[in-house]
Amino acid sequence: MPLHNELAILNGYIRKNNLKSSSQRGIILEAFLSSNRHITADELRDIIKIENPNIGIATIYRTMKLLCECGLCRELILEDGKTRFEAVYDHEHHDHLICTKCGAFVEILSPEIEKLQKKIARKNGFILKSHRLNLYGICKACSK
Amino acid sequence: MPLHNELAILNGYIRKNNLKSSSQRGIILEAFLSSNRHITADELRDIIKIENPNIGIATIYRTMKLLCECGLCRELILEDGKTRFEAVYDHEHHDHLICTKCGAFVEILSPEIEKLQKKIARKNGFILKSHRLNLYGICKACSK
DNA sequence: TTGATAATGATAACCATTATCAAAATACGT
DNA sequence: ACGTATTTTGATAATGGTTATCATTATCAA
Ligand SMILES: [Zn+2]
Ligand SMILES: [Zn+2]
Ligand SMILES: [Zn+2]
Ligand SMILES: [Zn+2]
Repeated sequence: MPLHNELAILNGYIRKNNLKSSSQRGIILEAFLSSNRHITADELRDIIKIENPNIGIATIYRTMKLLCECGLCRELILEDGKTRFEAVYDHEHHDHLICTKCGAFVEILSPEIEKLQKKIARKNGFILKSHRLNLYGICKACSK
Repeated sequence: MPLHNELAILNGYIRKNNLKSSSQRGIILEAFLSSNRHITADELRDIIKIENPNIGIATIYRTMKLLCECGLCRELILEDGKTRFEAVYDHEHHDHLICTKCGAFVEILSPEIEKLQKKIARKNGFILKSHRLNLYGICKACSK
């Protein structure tokens, strides 16, 4: 059932916007969700290639963009020049703690930090629209 | 005198590492410092081109990298795929509040947030090495 | 001055992502 | 089911920022 809700959202978005459904979109959505991580387009292609070697990288990019539009996915841009995609459905907002050795991602959330951010923006006359907080460090396993 | 100290640092680094000095490096350093902002390599080239049209973009990239190595400069990677360079000498650590309409940069610093970041990292068994916090919003001038 | 080495500039290469476009798939009214 | 308009796809070219290459030039110590 985890896929079921997301598929309904995707199909709803397709219907509402007079788009057309395709098998590729379902395959990509499933591969993305079951990967269960912050994945790049290239990594996703490698997974999909095993069972569907004929799905092109352009379609993967297009579909991930579509998933972002219908609120199933979010782009995560770090400092390595690659865009990662993460599932958003049933996920609260969060920031990231990333191990620079093994690449592990930990999702973090600090209501205090979130509150302080708003305060700082207000103090500077800004209307805060979004923010990105990335913490980089060495995880427990890697520091042994 | 502002340039004087930075030039001394650059020349010290060059001497210590058995590199060779060049007029280009001095020109690029001065243009960078006097621009006084978070500047891209391309923007810097446009400024330099006026008086030194023969300095190539590759040399600008190489020199900015060198300035980062000797602690005069820091790379700032936002989400638009361009690297910005900002002066570090005599600048405390800070994060950024950026207007998504006009591109204005405001340097911010919250000791509370910095402290909370360390706490979160520790709680997750990480040794915190660095962090990036970017706040995006609409500045006062742009929201009128 | 010479010789060794580093720096430069032009440009090719790189790499992730996006655009292009002909062919295939889809949806819908008949 | 058929025809047709429209969307999607996949291969590949193009893009844009950055880095690598390499022949030439500049620097510097002996
Ligand atoms: Zn947050
Ligand atoms: Zn996440
Ligand atoms: Zn900070
Ligand atoms: Zn700054």
